[in-house]
Amino acid sequence: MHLSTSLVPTLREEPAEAEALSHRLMLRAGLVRQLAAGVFVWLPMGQRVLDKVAAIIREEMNAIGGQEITMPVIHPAEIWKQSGRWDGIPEMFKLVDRHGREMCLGMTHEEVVAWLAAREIKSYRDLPQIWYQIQTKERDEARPRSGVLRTREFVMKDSYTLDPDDAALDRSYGAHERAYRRIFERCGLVFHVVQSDTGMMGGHSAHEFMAPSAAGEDEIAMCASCGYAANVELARSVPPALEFPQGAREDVATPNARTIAQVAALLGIDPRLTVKSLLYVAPRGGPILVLVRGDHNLHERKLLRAVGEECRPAHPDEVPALLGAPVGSVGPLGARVPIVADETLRGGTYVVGANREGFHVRGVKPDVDFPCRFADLHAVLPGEACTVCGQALTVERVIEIGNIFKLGTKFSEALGARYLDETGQERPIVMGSYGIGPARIAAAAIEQRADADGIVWPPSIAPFAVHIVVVNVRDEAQAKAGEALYAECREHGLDVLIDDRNERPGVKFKDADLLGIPVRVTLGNAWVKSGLVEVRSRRTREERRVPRDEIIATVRELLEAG
RNA sequence: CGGGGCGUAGCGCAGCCCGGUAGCGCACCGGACUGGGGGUCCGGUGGUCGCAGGUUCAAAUCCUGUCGCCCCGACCA
Repeated sequence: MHLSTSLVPTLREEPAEAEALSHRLMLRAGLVRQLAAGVFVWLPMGQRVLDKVAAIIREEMNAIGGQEITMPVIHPAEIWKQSGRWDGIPEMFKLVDRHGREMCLGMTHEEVVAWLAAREIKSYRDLPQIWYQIQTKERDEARPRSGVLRTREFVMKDSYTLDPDDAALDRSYGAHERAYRRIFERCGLVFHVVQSDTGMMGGHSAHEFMAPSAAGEDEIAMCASCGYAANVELARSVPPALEFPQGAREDVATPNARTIAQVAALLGIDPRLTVKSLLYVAPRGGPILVLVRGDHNLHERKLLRAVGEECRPAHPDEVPALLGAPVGSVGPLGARVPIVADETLRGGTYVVGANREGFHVRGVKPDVDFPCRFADLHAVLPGEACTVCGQALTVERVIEIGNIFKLGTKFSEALGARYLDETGQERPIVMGSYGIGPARIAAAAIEQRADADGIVWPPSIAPFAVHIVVVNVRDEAQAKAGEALYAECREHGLDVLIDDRNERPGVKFKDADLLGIPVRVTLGNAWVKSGLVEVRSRRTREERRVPRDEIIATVRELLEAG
């Protein structure tokens, strides 16, 4: 590709609307442009990266027996009504066609797969199957953010496995896990595989593939010692043991102390010896008082699992009516609402709100001084002990780049996807679903590898392998040599970009760094004077002067080194 | 949906408080010089000041409404 005639609109200045590193660099390097909130145009450089990622995905999916298909973006409402997912998903784009028929835009394709399987799979002899597609998904996200990391329209590789039973599903699931590891390794990413929440959708087991990055939206807890790794919405931990104070229950005045920090400071105690009381409201179950240790944060996803339905925090106005005291002084004693306490609190003695404005109570024992049930509710803090081996956990921010999920028979039963087994008995097909976001792979690669000058692509997904800079295109010797080298690279199967613009050298070098192509070959004075070119690694900045006939070999060597 | 911020040329911003000819840098076009890390000089092009009402002799500026975008939180099969 010739830069002089291509759409590669690099920006000298930082776009104001971009916060995340990858977002800024994708805009500045001319990979993408934003059409609307969470809706992007992919320009040639970005498209080439997506194509490279997709090629790797196809190779690895095909290697485990995946068959590529393409399912529609527009779906009839009927299949979603059959699966029970038509209502209650605010992210679903719905529309009505000219005949008044209800339709939606596909946010995932379990329904379509189950519909297809119901028609085409009849016998155990037809199983197992792995179907996949690389296709556009539409989700009306409440808050698109961080460039291409969370968008309302995005390409996803989604695959679905069809198996006769759980044991076969385990094999399909394992094959996917191994394929995913290879895909992300080949894409040059640092990543972790973690246990993840199966949500309320009735799945059995799920894992997420997480790429560490400050721009990520998730957090994972990991144990370096035993390898335990889980999304914090699921991760469990053992907090260090505490020394509890002795003494009888007594009220203490805590005027104007509303936060845990204020109460602890006023009483001169460790915040870990206090209890944070949070009033939530469940749509069906009504108000519920949630207790976590003073230094802990409630993880609402854990509360959802504990309560069985999604709860919202009570409005501050609702609190006094239910507990007799305003936010800041509420507690479990005498509360006439059900109480769920974090299991960390079991067996301890704490300071709690008195349900009387300006007062707290010392020496309170959960489940002794008030009735409650225990559940795992708090988000893991770094340094707390691994429940498996007891070593300290670390907590890391990550980008979710893939997930694998054992679905079971939910969708096959809902849409009538059944088969006849060896004995002639009809059984539901056992399904799994698996997703990868190519745009997130691209963004994660930028996040993990960029330096102060711009993107540093892994060679495997770089838009080009080689970036030829002709320092002065008006020098005929340089220009001709550049074109000749360009042709030679192509003959050797190297993806090559040539900067043949009539620009100052500084502009070209800055753009080359920004674009992040792994190997740069510079044709300039050294070429004119002594027939040498500079071959330089973007990542290490190592530069070698080599004669003409050694260029291709040197390029290959630097590409190998990543 | 809750909180905060921003909409003025392709990009980054000033002007708004205190109403009176719409500006700066970069980019872009023409010319001259220059040519190894975002050059210099000269001359240009480009704007319904997000949109709609209102106040006023006069609105980018004041008032009301509305739309869009960003960030934090909530949500996220």
